[in-house]
Amino acid sequence: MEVTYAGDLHWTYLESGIFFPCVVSCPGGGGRIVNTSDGDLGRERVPALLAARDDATCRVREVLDRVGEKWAISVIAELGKEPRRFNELRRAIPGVSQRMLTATLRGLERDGLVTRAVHPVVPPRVEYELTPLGETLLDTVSALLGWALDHIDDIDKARIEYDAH
Amino acid sequence: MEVTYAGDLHWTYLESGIFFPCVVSCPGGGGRIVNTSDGDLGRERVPALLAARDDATCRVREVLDRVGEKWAISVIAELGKEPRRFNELRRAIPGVSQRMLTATLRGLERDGLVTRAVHPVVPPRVEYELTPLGETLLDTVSALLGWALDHIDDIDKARIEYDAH
DNA sequence: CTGTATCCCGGACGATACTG
DNA sequence: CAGTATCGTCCGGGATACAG
Repeated sequence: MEVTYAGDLHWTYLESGIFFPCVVSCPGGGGRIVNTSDGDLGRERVPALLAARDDATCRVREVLDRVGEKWAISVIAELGKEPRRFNELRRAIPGVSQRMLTATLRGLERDGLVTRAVHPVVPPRVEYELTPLGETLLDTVSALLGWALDHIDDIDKARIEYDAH
Repeated sequence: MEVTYAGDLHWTYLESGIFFPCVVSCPGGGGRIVNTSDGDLGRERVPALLAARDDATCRVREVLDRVGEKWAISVIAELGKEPRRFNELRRAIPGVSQRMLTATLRGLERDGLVTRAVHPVVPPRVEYELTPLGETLLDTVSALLGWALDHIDDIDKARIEYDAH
């Protein structure tokens, strides 16, 4: 059985005495490997988003990172229901620390997703609200959350099976 | 001017001599703050997703975490174009280390989003492919990426303005 | 009430070396 | 080729203390 290879192949000599690529008896009785030259006949499901690693692509990461932030989604979801004050948010989102809530809100504000309105009274009254831009993100993220809810059972099942080897 | 307050209020005595809540002259001439008892008249944009912090809600985090993983989206996007071998993926995703690519693929495989097919030949040939479940995630995530691409300029503008104070 | 300022830890990630 | 193993770094984020 002969093995041919496509692509930039690196030849390596292994301690075990194996020299790659080489001809070896094939346990599975596997067939011949031929030129796998993969022409660009992709399904083109992703609109050249991550295909081309250009500027825009890298900046997309920032959005993903924001969504990935531990508390951002919860905050957006809460504000999606109605404008909230700082400690209202804190109470509405179990487990969030003051530090992280502040940081998350600052980040969202910086990105133009949330507005922060300070009312000059004592005690201070600060209201947070979703901007129109923030609301569009809420819609999009809701779709992702919907997917998650729809397929969590599938994922759980897959994990159990995988972990069982 | 009198200030009334709703909610579980904690009284604090500050070093500066201020006692909260208290009556103070208000720079902005701000008005009276009345009972803010927020009845549950939310806009109900998020379908009780993060509203109720139940089991499912917590598990949604896992999906978000996976999406937030630094390389998961890139891998899914690549595999969304066509099945790939390990080092093909590595070359297609600039910057990813062998370690992280392996870890990412294992995670996706465990979640049932990617299949790993080992061909028993020498040298080893391992092909990764999106499962049907993985393809549905690709669709959903593409929507999010689309949002990102559509609004990156808005976000950049907001950041510049914010940073300028 | 609505925040800063510090300290500190664990986990994510990269670099490097090694293996079948 | 397709991985594991090990180590070191960095930083997200929790705990706590303090302030206007």
